[in-house]
Amino acid sequence: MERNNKISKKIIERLTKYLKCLGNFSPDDYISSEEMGGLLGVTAAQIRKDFSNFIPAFQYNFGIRGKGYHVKSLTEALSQILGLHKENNLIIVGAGNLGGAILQEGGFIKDGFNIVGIFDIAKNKIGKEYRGIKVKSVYEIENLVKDTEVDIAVITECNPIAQEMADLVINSGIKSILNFTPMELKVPKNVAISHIDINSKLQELNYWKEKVKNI
Amino acid sequence: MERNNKISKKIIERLTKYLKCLGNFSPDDYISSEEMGGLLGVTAAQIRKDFSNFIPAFQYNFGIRGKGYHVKSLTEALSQILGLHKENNLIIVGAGNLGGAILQEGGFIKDGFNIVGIFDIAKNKIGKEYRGIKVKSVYEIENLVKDTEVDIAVITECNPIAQEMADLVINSGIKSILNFTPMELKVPKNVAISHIDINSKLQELNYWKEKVKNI
DNA sequence: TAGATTGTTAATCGATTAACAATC
DNA sequence: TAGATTGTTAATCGATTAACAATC
Repeated sequence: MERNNKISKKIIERLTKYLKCLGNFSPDDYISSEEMGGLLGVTAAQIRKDFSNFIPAFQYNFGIRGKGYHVKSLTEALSQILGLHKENNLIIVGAGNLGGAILQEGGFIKDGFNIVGIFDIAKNKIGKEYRGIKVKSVYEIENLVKDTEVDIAVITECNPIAQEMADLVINSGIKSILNFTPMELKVPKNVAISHIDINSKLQELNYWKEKVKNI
Repeated sequence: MERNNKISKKIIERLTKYLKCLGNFSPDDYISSEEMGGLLGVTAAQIRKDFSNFIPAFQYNFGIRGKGYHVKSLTEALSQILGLHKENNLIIVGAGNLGGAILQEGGFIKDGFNIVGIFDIAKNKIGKEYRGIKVKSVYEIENLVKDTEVDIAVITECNPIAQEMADLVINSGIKSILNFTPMELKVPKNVAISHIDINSKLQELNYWKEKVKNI
């Protein structure tokens, strides 16, 4: 079956914004594309277009003409698209400061994601505890994967071994990686990867701050 | 003077990649757009086009026809564009786990950026020390700004007060913010802001991992 | 029914790529 | 000079927006 309408990264990025925005409304409210667009700085047409990409798969419309979008239904639809209707298990590779922060700072990881393990390669980190989760050796990732589905590995090791960690994770059978290190990681085509590069973001911001000076 | 060629976010994003890639070569090497493109998964044409946007401002070409780009010169040009030729001072607002991680984990913040302060609103955090920097009250940001140029504020407070922190930072005269919280922050048009939203990134990845399954 | 707002089509805009003359 | 590779122009591709018929 040919999937003809190509979903772009930008569309998916916006879906997460829409979902977040909906959190500010009561489930039984109705919201129009116009209203939501105003809140998010996006055109109403874009929102409707974005949703329309998923109507074929869903077999029913997202909104009601003349009325808008039912907050609860739309939230459910978007959650479904983003795979948040089920629990997604993730592990953290690297029990350094960043790994600990992600685990401990309550607000970062929200509904739909469960942290099921934290791993490190350094002996002095193994055995430590974060939020009731004991740090284990990275060589035990394989064992965990045997009896627990692990959806995502978050790699926070910030040194030359990030690629090794990625390889290890992939060899254990994990199919997606969130890369928090400054390194570019090579992964096979059947593994999804996303990169949060703090230093690059700072560099970008550094460019834009010069531009806004003239406003 | 009309600036006719509009620099997009995507161009700036790619410049940071090019710069990172150059780090793997000796300063006196020459690299062609073809070679670099191969390494980064970008077309050679795109690289040349990206650079060409900045030639008018620089008054000289970035490359040498028949030879390629001189690593050192190109690195300098890109650094200049991204404002990395000078030191950029930044402060961290929020001495929680994430703030501490960014400060302590060596690899995250690199050349061109200096951390000149860390601030928190919670009394029990104030006075603690990270890498020799004492945590101060957020109400002292204003004082710091009086005698030290602060280019960027990294906001890591992960709770309802993020917007207050942003307002405070902006009122002190800081013109750009890296927002690490899950909240959308409102800022005036003359303030540059960039958002790293871990949860949104996880949601996006969650979508893409389902797609790659069928590869 | 009249008013409102969706879902969709066509038009516009912007970003990427291909091609090639310029030139090292 | 011949070969290589840039910088730039024109063609293509994709993403956004405007407009409107469908319909609640």
